[in-house]
Amino acid sequence: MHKYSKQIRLLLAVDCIIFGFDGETLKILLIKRGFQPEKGNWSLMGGFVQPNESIDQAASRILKQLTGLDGVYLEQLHTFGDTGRDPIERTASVAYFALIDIHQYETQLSNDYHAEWFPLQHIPKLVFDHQEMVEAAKRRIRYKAALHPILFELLPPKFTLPQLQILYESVFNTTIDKRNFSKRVLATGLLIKLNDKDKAGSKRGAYYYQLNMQHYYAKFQAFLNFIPNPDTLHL
Amino acid sequence: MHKYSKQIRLLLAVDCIIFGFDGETLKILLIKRGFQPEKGNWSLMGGFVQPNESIDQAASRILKQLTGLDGVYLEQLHTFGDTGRDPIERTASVAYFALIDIHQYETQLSNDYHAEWFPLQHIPKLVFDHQEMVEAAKRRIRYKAALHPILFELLPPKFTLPQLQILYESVFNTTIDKRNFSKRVLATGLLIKLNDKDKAGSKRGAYYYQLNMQHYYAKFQAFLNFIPNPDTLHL
DNA sequence: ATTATTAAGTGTTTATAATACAATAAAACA
DNA sequence: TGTTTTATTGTATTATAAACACTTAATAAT
Repeated sequence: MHKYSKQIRLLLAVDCIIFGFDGETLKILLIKRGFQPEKGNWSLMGGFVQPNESIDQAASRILKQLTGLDGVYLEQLHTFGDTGRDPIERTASVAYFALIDIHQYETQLSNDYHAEWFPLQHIPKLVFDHQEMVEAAKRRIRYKAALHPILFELLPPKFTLPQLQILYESVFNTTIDKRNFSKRVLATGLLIKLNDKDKAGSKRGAYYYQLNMQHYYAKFQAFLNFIPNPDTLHL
Repeated sequence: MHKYSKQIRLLLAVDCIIFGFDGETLKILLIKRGFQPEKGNWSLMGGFVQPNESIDQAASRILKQLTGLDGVYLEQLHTFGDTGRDPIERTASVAYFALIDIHQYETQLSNDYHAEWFPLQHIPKLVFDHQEMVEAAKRRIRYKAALHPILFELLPPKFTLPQLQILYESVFNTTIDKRNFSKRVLATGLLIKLNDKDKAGSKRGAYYYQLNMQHYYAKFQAFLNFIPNPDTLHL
């Protein structure tokens, strides 16, 4: 150990920006930090990378710790490593963003962490540079969602077109013509129409859809034809 | 110091994938690793993050060390942190990719590192997980170049349309109709036509262009209209 | 001087995709 | 039975992308 002499070692942390959608607005999950410094202040869920795990594994572990969820969409966002970002000791932090189905989120687990969902428009003051991480995550989810079908990760396995549209409108903070929306989304071939309806939102009821998972993986790079598959790209 | 007890500290490195364009093919700059382990094998240029610098600063420093260049395009790519990626001691590495004007590259500096340019199609076997880093960088430069005008960073301040087209064709490994290419590129308003010509490539000579830097920064997010500005995106 | 050679530069037509826009249908409830 | 509410569906127009070939400028050769 310590064969590269004269080099500093530092702490490596992981912080997760966890997105959820409650049917109306896009939210992120924050906790009250349980130890010093900044104990009791709002923070992203995080933790230190352990000796026996990769950074990706650390992120999965931390996400499961808070939400109880496995196998959710989790993507490395950016690594933050300014010298003074943690006042106690030099720590670099790899930020990940996660998209979860908010209905599968297990409240009882998070009681230990005093977790709360906050709408993107009303994020409280956060510890360290977590504000900056959240801003980067907001930019990334918009950017990525404009090109790839990631927003389905925020919905339950069965969802309706109106639900999907509200989600897109919420993420991009805009309104979309529903005729054009359904045309474009259905034209991707990613959705399978089911026979039952969701009667919660209206008297008539809206048909449920589910993802065609084969098409989903095949078309992940080319969703909405905003961009052809970068590996076969012709200008 | 060491106030977060019981946590491991580890080494944090930076590795740079440096792209250059010689007028014909896209290349990356590799060095012969100068110390153990894997001494003498081909490697990305890298180094450890120092106590007094941020990760971004470390990347700039390492890039300048090899190329002599300041203020070049440098973007954080991904952080690699599998437990066994460095056999000597646990090291996480933040990979950056850089785009430089190959003609400004100072050969004499790199003699110390035994650096060489390799075409993307003929990358030798690399140390550790550097192969994986290069693959990620290749995907990223294509993805980003399809949406944003980053490829200009690879050209000298004055360049011709044929040069630019060859660059795009090289990056995307395709051929482009020159009438459509010039129409699209000029329609962005990013280029200023100059009065002098480059006579090197043909008898007639091709007009030089340079970037309109104001438009460049303003339109960076919306180049080619592949994607509207994500911050004002309407679907 | 004329001709040949080479790469640069330029327009139009067609096809495809995006946008704007409103009436009808289904179910529940009064 | 009518009223209310939300889901569902189509067309006309506009904008963008793609396909396609000839002319021009400069040099080199005869």
